[in-house]
Amino acid sequence: MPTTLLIVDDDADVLKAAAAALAATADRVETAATPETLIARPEAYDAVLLDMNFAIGARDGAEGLDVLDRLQAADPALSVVLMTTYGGVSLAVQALKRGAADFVLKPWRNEPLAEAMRAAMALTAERRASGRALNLDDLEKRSIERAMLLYDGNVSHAAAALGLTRPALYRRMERHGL
Amino acid sequence: MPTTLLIVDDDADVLKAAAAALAATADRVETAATPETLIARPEAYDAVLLDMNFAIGARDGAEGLDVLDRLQAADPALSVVLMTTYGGVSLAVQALKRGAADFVLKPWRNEPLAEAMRAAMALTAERRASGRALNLDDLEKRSIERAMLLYDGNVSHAAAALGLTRPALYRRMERHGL
DNA sequence: GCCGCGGTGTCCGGAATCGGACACGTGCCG
DNA sequence: CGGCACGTGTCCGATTCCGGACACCGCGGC
Repeated sequence: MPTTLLIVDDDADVLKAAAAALAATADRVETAATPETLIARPEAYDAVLLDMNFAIGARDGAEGLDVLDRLQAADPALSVVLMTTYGGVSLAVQALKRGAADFVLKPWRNEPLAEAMRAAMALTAERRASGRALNLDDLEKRSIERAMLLYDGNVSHAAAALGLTRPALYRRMERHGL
Repeated sequence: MPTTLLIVDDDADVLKAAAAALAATADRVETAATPETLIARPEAYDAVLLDMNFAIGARDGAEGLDVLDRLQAADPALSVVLMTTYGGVSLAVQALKRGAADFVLKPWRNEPLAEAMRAAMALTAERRASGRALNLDDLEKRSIERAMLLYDGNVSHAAAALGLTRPALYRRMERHGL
């Protein structure tokens, strides 16, 4: 599956530089001057690098946070990396608490940026996979594995925690190949 | 259930000030000069306010991150708020990405700090509640609710996504009282 | 109109699951 | 040692759950 990155910034030079820096990180790198295309089709991308300030002179990042919120609503699995020039600690904290995958300052160094985007794409992939897996069977398997780990191998306790009887747990473990 | 906060800092004055600021936020507020008691009994607390620098002169926050990691391993549900004087954006980003609930700079303002700790306690409570619920029955119920929301009420599609047949979904919904 | 399509809600015989019970192993304490 | 608490692994009759099938409904299109 080809991977696609989107970079959103109102400064054409920034777009160009970022696209160049990330060209080798994903199969496709798109750029946009506004978040509109992004909000319309968030599922088309594997990760987004998003500038926080669009209005001229804006520097409090409110717009970036707003776009972030709307993206989360539209596609909770998509990882968003925020970037800004005027970033303070409190802005970074807000961004991450609101669900940004990472936060980078302009100007950036290319290698760490690429690394961050790689991590973001991986996170998106993971979340999309586990989101699709609201498959009950699969979910049951994971829970059983967690429970067995948590009670390190003690079948009786794990069964109790999972809310079923010990024979039932044996059966289900076998069914899942554990 | 009485709520308990722990504040960890190597500076006695900081401990005193923070304890005073948070006295009204939780039922009990404990203080400690080192993270040791914390690592030994993380489940005794509902949230932790943790200084990032213990070695004299240390200011890169590595110790705080290290303690954070160990805490996550010991009790993943416990919310940790990190604080530091020498914090830069990158340190804040690292802290949050590693799972800190929030990140505050010294000196702090009392009201936002109290608010942050309240939020952290709420988060801990939530995570503890849903952590206990590795109960399969309960988990199945939540998944079904999610699926029904996602396919807004379409039973057939929801059933397909959950990996079971439509009659089966009807039965389980009834069993869960939905 | 009327057919096809995609949806809902329900039925029932056969198959799978349930859980109490059993046999057994192991470590601990009086 | 004997008792006992706690664990595992397995058996089997009763119970439950499964899912294909059926009847029905509302809607768009020829």
